Formats: sequence, structure tokens, C-alpha cells
Amino acid sequence: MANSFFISVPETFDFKHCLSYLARSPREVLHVCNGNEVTKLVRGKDRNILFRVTNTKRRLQVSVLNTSLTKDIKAAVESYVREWFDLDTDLEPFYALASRDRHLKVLVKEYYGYRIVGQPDLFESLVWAVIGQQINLAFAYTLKQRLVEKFGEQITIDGTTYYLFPEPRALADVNPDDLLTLQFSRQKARYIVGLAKSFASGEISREKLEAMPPDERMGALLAIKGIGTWTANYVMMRTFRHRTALPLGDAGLNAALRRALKLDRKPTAEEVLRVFRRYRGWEAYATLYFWKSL
DNA sequence: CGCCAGGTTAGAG
DNA sequence: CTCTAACATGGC
Repeated sequence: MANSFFISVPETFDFKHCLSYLARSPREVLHVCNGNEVTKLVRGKDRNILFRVTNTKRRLQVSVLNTSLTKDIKAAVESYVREWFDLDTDLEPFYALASRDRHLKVLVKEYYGYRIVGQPDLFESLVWAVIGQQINLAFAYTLKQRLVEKFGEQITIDGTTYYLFPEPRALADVNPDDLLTLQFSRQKARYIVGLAKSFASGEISREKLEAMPPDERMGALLAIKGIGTWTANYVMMRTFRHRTALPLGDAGLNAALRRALKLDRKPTAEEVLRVFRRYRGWEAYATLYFWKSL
């Protein structure tokens, strides 16, 4: 196909595990999974780009669906896909460590090639994490769907509608009370509008945080109203690809460790930290595989 | 019905 | 510093 190109992938990459993560909720509206492929709309420099990724032997096939494949568009989409599917991380050291660990051994075997599916857009990442605070994941997806359908751009091609996550500008002037009708709590509505204002004004941006050393970046995230240690670590993991990010206190991580450690209650923070001492340098990937075990 | 969900904040002790 | 109520609602 003239509009497609290929990206070779590491041996320690398995598209199907990443795809099953992307397909985990029927209410996901920011990409469309279908069999062995996923289709997504992203913002390009001059226009929005719709592309589809599918798996072939040792390569990903990427097709651009709504425009011709110029050099610039190819470069942009390739870079997005590499980032999205975490193709540039060398997982060998983690697998060497994990294969000697009684908890992770079986998980890295079963989900070999699974990687941290990224969330390159910092605003989206923060809002999504705030939405997910203290509610079950099914409800979090419902809230995100309502937010995206109400405030995000969309295009319809061949009968399927594709959405972009709302831009900060689209949410900055919203009255937080208007989000209550979408069933956001007052507190979350305020956090989200506050985030939108900070991004719209340029006070916070991915570029600014990217330029900071990791400690300072964490501090900048924690200074935002609504961002606590869990959210900051979640975003460090999915957006900034910090291998040592550890969302301590996470309900899913607690549930997975409760099972792995055969406890009759959720583990304490100290117990989680004790287990994670063995994964030093790879905390984010250990977390990822524990989540996958649920 | 009760309790926990991919927690955080402000305020009290 | 640690502890707690409040937040809003879905799912088991």
C-alpha cells in the first residue's frame, strides 16, 4: 500500500499484549481496536492525522488513512508510534532481573514483550490520572468518554468516529459546575479546569517539564492542585517514561501484591517497598507486569 | 446493603 | 509529623 510503511521492532516486543491493554475498555474513545489492529487520530503540525497500526512478522505496519504519506507525516507518525509502543527501551536487563524473581518470573514469561504503552500528551495524561483517582476503572472510562465527546474534536471516516482529547483551551473556560452534569465530583471538576488553565496559559507544558531534571520535574507535578504522589508517578511512568516511577498506594498494585504475597489484606507501603527493592531501576516495569497479572 | 475502586486535599491533633 | 472526613458513583 502506497500510504503505509514499516517499523521493525525489538525481539522483546509483542504487539498483542500492548493491543490487549489498549482494548481493555469498550468505552475507550481515543483509539479504535479491531482484531489485530488499532486506529488512532493524532494532532499533526498542519492537520489531524488518522493512522492504523497492525502487526506483521517482526515489524509493525503503519498506514496513514486520511492524507498522503509525505516525508514529514511519515516522520511524525513513526516517532509517535515508537513512543506510544515503547519501542526504544531495551528490556533485556529487566528480563534478566525478573527471570530470577519468584513473583515476576511467571509474569514476564506469560506476557513476554509487553511494554509500557505511553501517553505522550501530558495534559491528557494528567487529566486521565485525575479522573481515575479513587473510582473504579469502568467508571473512569465512562467519565473520560463523556469529557471527550463533549469537548474533543472528532472526524468521521467510513462510518467510524475518531476523537482527539480536548485541548486545554477547550476546557480552560469551562465552569467546573458544568462537569458535575457529566458526573464528575466537584473536586475533580476543579482540578481538571485548573489543569486546563495552567496548560492554556503556558504555565505548564510538556516541554517545560521535559527540560527539568527528574527530581525537579516531580516537584513541579506535585505542586499542581490535584496531583499527589500516585498521580505524579503514574504520569512519570506513562508520559516521561521514568523507569523508576512507582505509583505507591495504587489499588491495583496492592491487589496484585496481596495475591503474590498471599496476604489476607492489602500490603502496607513498607511491604510493597520491600518487594520493590529487588526491582531497583525497573520499578515502572515491575508495576506494569503486576498490573497485567490482575 | 456495605465496601472498595488505578487518591488528594485541607484541617485537626 | 500523622490521621481523617469529604468527595460521587459504579460494581460486586
